[in-house]
Amino acid sequence: MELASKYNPADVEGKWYKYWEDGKFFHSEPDEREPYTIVIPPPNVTGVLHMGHMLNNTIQDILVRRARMMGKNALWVPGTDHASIATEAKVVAKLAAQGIKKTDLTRDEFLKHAWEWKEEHGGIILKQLRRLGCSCDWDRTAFTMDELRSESVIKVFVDLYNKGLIYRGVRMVNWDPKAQTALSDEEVVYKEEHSKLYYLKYYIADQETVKPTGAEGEIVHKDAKGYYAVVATTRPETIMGDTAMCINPQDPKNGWLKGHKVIVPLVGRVIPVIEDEYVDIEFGTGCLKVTPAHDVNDYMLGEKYNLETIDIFNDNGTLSDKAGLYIGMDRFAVKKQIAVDLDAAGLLEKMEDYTNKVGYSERNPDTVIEPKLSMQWFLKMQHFADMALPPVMNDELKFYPAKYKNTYRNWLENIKDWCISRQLWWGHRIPAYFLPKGGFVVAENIEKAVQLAREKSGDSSLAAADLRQDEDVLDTWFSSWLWPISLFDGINNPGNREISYYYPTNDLVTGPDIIFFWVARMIMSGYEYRGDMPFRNVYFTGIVRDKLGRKMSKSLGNSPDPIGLIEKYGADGVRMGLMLSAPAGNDIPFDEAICEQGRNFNNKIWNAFRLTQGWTVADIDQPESSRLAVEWFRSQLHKTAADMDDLMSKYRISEALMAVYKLFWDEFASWYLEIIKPAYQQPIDRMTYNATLELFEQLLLLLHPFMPFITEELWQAVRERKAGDSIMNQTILDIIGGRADEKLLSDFEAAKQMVTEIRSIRKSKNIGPREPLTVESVGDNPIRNLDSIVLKMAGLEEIVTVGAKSEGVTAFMVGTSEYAVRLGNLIDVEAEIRKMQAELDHLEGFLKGVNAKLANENFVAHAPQAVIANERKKQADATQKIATIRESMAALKK
RNA sequence: GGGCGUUUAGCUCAGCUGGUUCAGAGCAUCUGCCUUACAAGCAGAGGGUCGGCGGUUCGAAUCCGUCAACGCCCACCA
Repeated sequence: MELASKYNPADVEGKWYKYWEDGKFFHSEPDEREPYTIVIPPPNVTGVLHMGHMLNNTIQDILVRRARMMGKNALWVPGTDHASIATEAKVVAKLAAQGIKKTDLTRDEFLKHAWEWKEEHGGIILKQLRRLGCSCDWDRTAFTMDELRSESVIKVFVDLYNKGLIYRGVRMVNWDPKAQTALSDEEVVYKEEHSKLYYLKYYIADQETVKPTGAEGEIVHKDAKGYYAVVATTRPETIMGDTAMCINPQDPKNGWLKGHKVIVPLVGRVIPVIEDEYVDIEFGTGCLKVTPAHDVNDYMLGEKYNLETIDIFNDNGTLSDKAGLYIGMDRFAVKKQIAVDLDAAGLLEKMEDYTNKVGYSERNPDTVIEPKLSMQWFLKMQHFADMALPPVMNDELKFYPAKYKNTYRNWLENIKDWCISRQLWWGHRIPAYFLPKGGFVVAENIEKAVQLAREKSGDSSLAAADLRQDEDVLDTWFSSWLWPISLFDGINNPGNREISYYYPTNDLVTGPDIIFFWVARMIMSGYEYRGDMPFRNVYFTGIVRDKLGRKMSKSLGNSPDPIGLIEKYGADGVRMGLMLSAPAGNDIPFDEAICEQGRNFNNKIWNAFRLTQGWTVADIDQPESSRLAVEWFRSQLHKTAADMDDLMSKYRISEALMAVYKLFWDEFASWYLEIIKPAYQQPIDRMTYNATLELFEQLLLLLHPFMPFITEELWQAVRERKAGDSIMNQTILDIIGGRADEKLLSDFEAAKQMVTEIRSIRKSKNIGPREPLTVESVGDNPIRNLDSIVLKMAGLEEIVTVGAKSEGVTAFMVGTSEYAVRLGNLIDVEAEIRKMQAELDHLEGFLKGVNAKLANENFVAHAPQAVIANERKKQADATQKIATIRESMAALKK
């Protein structure tokens, strides 16, 4: 068979993925085996794969493939999220590009466009996951807005409403004026910004009654127009909504303002001066303008002091009629204009540079959030927080890395009610129905709603047409929080076989950025609806950054195209590159160059296979060195497999990968294969050949979860397979459980060290690798049994045992054994002595340290026996070595 | 403002409850090799006073304190 010297992923990846998919290798049904389940964090239905997805899904695939090979009934359920705001924004933008305004469409018309968009773009990301090699059970592909999931969401809403956990009310919410919807607190991201602090003059309405008290620290402002107070604000455009001014009762500067009324600049409205400890005396002038409709804190003051609220903004962020001024202008235009106008009217005392935090919409990153009073639906969260906190804190449900437990606790201990309504069309419509004469009912469908409405109103003539369903939809996360349950229809059919079998799932792999949005809420719904955790472990991945440590973003253009990477390095190469640079819990500084390492490894595996294919097999005796190598590598394989198992159980995936990488490259390719490799054009004995194929196969099995494609390709090629068989279904349990001969392993390490020493001597003396050499073993040689290995690997003629070294040799030590290479006239006595002297100096220094330690009474008195014994052994070994070297030096010098 | 985390070789990181021959790995680097599996390779080599200071201890990269730098999360200072 002719094989190219380089592995070409493009030739095999598509073929094997199709084979797996057609063969239903990813499909799972409940059976008597132990289940292993992962639910995918559903990507946005209209999204495309980015590096974060690549990382996240590679990890999931590694976990699920490994579980499958460990005999579990492994299931990875894929799906997508309808991503209410993001998708609606995209549809609106697309329609706008065609000259269609959302407002010109009916709800049904708009949704038709949205579904079309979903059908068109919805499959892309799932196809891309296939390119990565993800072993998802595609037969189970779900969508947060498909029939089952929608039914579940509505059912849950009704249930929680009936339990009194959902309420409706007017509250201060985060308003996105672009999408024109409310957002939850979690959907607001605060960014630091440079802005101005405006100092505005609020003249006293009742000038004649002003009486400065003369108290110490008092600051009274007065000009030609009379007494005035100064308010520092970052938002002068909201003064039309001012309904009070507030000072701290303890503030000596402003004590004289107590009990007075002031005039809102430009507006002319007279508002009271109120007093509250909330006001920071040190900030600005200590006077706070209170705008209950447009600031969360002001809203609280308004509630407390029963202030009027004047909502001066329209939903789109322009000024409303209520503002009285600047009607119809955009809020930012007003901010500019009002500063000019205030200044012209002599009402702007000064402006200062100021840095503050401004809230932006998470999904509409250019849009500044406006705190706004509006009627919304809320979910009471305390009940859920109480259930969700303990299992995480006591490690029933484990977080990796554990540091996120703190973050989680912090959020749950300060939980606020969740605003779950969104003023959008793309999503699950809230199942509340308003009655013609006021009031509403909540029901799973219109029939039940009618029935409830009749009961509620006492009007038995009410019909469906009389009811008006709430226009709002639910927050996207109100469906995703049910994902681990709704995927198995556990909301609609709580007792069904699937949910009973697959739930709780095993591992959730996701980013820490959605710990509140999603992870915490799934835990909540899990306990509410299943009485159990949704998953046993959460693995939080890091954020993929570029090599300069910056977040990958579209605007920076620093995000590589994942599919481009796959085409360049192969899916296995990219997976490996990602995993090599992804230690658990840290951010991943991703440099495309690391995919080269992955690709190189693919080639290494490929070429090892190529080597075995070039051999002719003959029924000849097995060389001793080959016999030993097989025995040794088997042990090494079992040991590494067990190490990997331990690492994987701790989610130290990159370390597990590194272990098998080294096993293959260093142990198998560099040592094992070199030992058993027959001389040029010589046949290999059948025993070694068979053992080698078997070992190679086992290596492929261990590698498969990380590099699915090349391992399947080679596994299928290495020997005849039954039709419909796959590496995916093989077990690695016996590799992990196999016995490792520790004595052989450590002897082998000594032999390797011996070979390395000899090679090093060859190099320093300029002796070619094939020039035969003789090595003397001085006195006892503990690895005599491995001579055949050393002879072959070091290119020796023979190893002779001597009582004392000959002349014309260069010596080296392995452990406490001494060896010497016969060099004849190549020996450089001066250099030998220098080398020995250096070694001697080092050993004597070392011995001095050990002796000092042992002479220290405190050490001998306090240290454990084992440690002391160890020090004594060091002492003895070093003393012996020193003696040996001294002898050698004396011999050389004479 | 509060909380959490990080700081170990040029880079990315291991180093668990303090104690095996002066701290390890991968990559990168250097030297020599186109040795018939692989130059996307082989063989060999060099490289760190474990962020600074102080403390506990017979013994500290590891525990405590403190300072510094960086990062993340939370928070109603207009």
